[in-house]
Order: sequence, then structure tokens, then C-alpha cells
Amino acid sequence: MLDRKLIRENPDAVRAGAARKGIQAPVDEFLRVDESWRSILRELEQSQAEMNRISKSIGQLMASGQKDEAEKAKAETAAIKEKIKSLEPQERELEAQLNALELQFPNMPHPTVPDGKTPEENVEVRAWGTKPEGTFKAHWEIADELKLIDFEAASKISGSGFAVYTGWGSKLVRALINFMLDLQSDRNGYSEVYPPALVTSESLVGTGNLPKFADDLYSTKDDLWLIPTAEVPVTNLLRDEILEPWQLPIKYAAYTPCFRREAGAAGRDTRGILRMHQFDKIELVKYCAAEVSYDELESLVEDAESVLQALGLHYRVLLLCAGDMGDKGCKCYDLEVWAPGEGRYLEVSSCTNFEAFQARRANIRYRPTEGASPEPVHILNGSGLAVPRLLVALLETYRQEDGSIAIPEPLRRYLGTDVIPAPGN
RNA sequence: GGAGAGGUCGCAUAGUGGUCUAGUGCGCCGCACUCGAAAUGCGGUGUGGGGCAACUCACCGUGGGUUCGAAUCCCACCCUCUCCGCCA
Repeated sequence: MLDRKLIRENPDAVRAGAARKGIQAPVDEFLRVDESWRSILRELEQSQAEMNRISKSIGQLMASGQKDEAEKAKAETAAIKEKIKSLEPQERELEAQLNALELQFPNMPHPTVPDGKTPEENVEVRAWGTKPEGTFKAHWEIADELKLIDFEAASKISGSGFAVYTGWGSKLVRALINFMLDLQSDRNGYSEVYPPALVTSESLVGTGNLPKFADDLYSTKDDLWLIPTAEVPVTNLLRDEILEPWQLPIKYAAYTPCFRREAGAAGRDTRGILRMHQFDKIELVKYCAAEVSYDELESLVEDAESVLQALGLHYRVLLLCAGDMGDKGCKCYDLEVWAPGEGRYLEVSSCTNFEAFQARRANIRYRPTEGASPEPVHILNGSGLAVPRLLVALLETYRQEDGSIAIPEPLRRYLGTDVIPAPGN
């Protein structure tokens, strides 16, 4: 959600910002509805003020025993009451329209975001490590020979798009989750939380997933939705709160399973575990003061990178172009890990500064200085990281000639072994 | 799922139809007193919207309703707590 004042006072900038993302913002309609809403509101409030005055005087007349005068005053209220009754629904309807329109505006891209429409126009800002040389197996082959994942069982249980991790596969998932959570909390200073995986629609409106992206989500019979990422419950953790300046920045790290319908991705990445309806992810969420949010974005990216560096995996950092970064963000970096068996980079993290966009929707504010009036806080998030694609890169990168998997040092104490033994051993 | 209690201005409480534009205590801020502090006294202390402003409207869990007027009465719902049942 954008600042209403911005749309009123600078509609061209809003239009232009949306256009960079390839989206048409309903600026004219908003301005029209806004104008009529404000005019009706003014009229309604005048009537309410008049009504309050008369009611108060009736109270005083009654108290002083002037019954006749009171009755006379009562008669006066009929017309004005009628006016209120006719204005009220109009006001309510216009405000509802305005609120609905407001939710349709995309966030404005930051000036440092490059132009562009497609992923090809994203800009690589840096790379870490070196691309491993040699011949590599795809992760589904490795998983098969080491019996790490049972896809048949998964499809029997749940249909396509799911995985049953078995044996060392299951232990690896668990080890990666614990390793990443510890890293983000102990080393990078995030507070660990473990939130619900089912949330109300209000929470999803707060993060910007609803109303626009309902098709990406699983819903239930009980008006609860399965979360597509821990971003949703964690961002809503502080909904309707006013934060004091000394509390900021607030940093949360959360592990949750994530559920996505992948409705628009049918037929893509069908092999292996690159695109699942359910997967595990550590998510990082930050709340901070407006003037530091771009510094916090840089450090957020570094925190996500620290996982890949600890595991010694080659990756690159992309600055997404305006057209590829989605509705909600102002500026977004993707982390892509190299998967040698696939021969391509895989997105394992998206680190985004939403500025005040989510905070306005979720009503999360802070006082810039003690005693100052509240402003929407800036919110950022990024994966730190997604498990399945990380697992893919790990298996493909560290498979040795004999078929065993060498485990990077930091992960060993979590997995309880230096190596996943070769098949047959 | 059943029965009961309850949700009020940061916290604690009062308020069962008209000076409630919500009282009191604590906390917090300012001022006075003081060499300074404590104590004391006085004043102030929420959020959102509209308006250039004066000002005004809304908000006592949420949404409806009754009334000239609702924190207060009526209806529905949500949440919390206690007990019972069931259960990982």
C-alpha cells in the first residue's frame, strides 16, 4: 500500500513507478473516488457535529426539567437524522472502494533499480567462489542412488509436487534447517521464532499476498490459509503495534514449511525437487527505521550469503530489474546458487526492501524519535535459505567419484557424519 | 464440543442510557518548591481521518440494531481465562 498523500499529490510519479514494473495502477479511478469520498465525508461530519450538539442540548434540557423544550429539540433531529442515514452508506461504500483500490497499487521501485522486463535484464552485482569443474550428476540421480528421496511414495500419498525424504535425505533436511537457524540467530543476531503455518486472510493482506495472489495459495474450509513462506506469519507478528525507536531494528529468523500451488508453473521444473508444493525454508524478517532500510537490505543479503559461504557453494547475487521484482518490493536481490548437475544457477533467496508498503497494510508503525508521531516502519525480508534447492547444490557439488557425498565442515556436527557413504557401503 | 467468567486510554481499575469530549491510581513529560534530590503540589500525557486553519468526526474486542442520545440496552461473531469432555 502506498501513502495516500503520495497518490493525491504526485499521481504521475505513481503511474510512472508502476509502469516500470509493467503494471497499470488505477490512479485516475483512485483520484476520482478519493475526491467524492472526501466531499461526502465532510458533509457527513458536519451533520454528525450538528446532531451531537442537539443531543447534548436535549440532555441538558431534560436535566433541568424543561421537558417541552426537549421535545421540541427532538423534533428538530428528524431531518438531520435522515440526512445522516442517507450519507452514511454512501460514505461507507466510497471508503470501501477506496480501500480496495488502494490495495491494487504496486510498490514503487527504488531509483537504483535497473529498468527491464524479463529475468535476462537482471544485473549480476557479484559472485562468490568458483564454478566447480568436471562432470556432475543431477540431484535426482544422486538422490536415487543414495536413496535420499522417494518420489513414488510421495505421489502415492499426496500427488505430484511432493517429496518423501528418506534416510540420509531426511537427516540432511533436518541438519540444514538446524544449521541455518543457528547461523542466523547465533552469528547474525536474529531472534528465532517458530510461527503457525496456517494464517488468517488478514495476515495475507498484510504482506500483500491477498487479495491479488489468491491463486498461488492453498486455502482451507476454515477461512485459514497455508503459508507460502514464513514471511507471512512473521511479518504479522507485530501487526497493529507502535514500536519505540530504541527497539529497532528488530530481526527475526523463522523456520517453517511453505506451501505453494505453483498454479502458473505447471510443467516447469518437474524433475527432482526444484519446485515443490511443500518445502522447507528459513526466512529472515527485519523491521527498521526508514533512513537505514537500504543499509539493512545490504546486510540482509550478506546474512543470506553467509549460509552459502559457510557451505562453500558457488553463487551469484542479482539485482532484479523493475519488471522482474514483483508487486510488493522497492528493491530486490536474488541469490542464485550454482547447481553443477543442472548446469545452471538456482534461486535460493530473494532479499527485498518493501519500505513502508507492508507496514501500511499490516499497520506496523514506529516513532522516528521518542514522543514523535508514528510512521509506518520499513520492513525487509529474505530467505536464509530455501532448503530443497540448497540441498540440490550441495549434493551435486559435493558428490565424489565413488558416489559418496562429502559434507562441508560446518554441517558435520548437525548431520553427525563427515560423509554420506557411497551406495552399497 | 459443553458450562461459566471476562475483553475499557502504556499498565491496573471505575463506569448498567445524557457535564463520559471515559473517572481514579501507577507510569511518563513539563513546571513549582529545593543547593541538589526525594517527597509534595499544579498542569499535561492515545490512535486514525477530514480541513489552509479555527476546528471537527470516528474509535471502550468486531460487526449490526434500538434511541434525539450507547462503554452502558438488544442480536451475531471473535478472542482470552477457568472447569468438563476428547485428543497428539
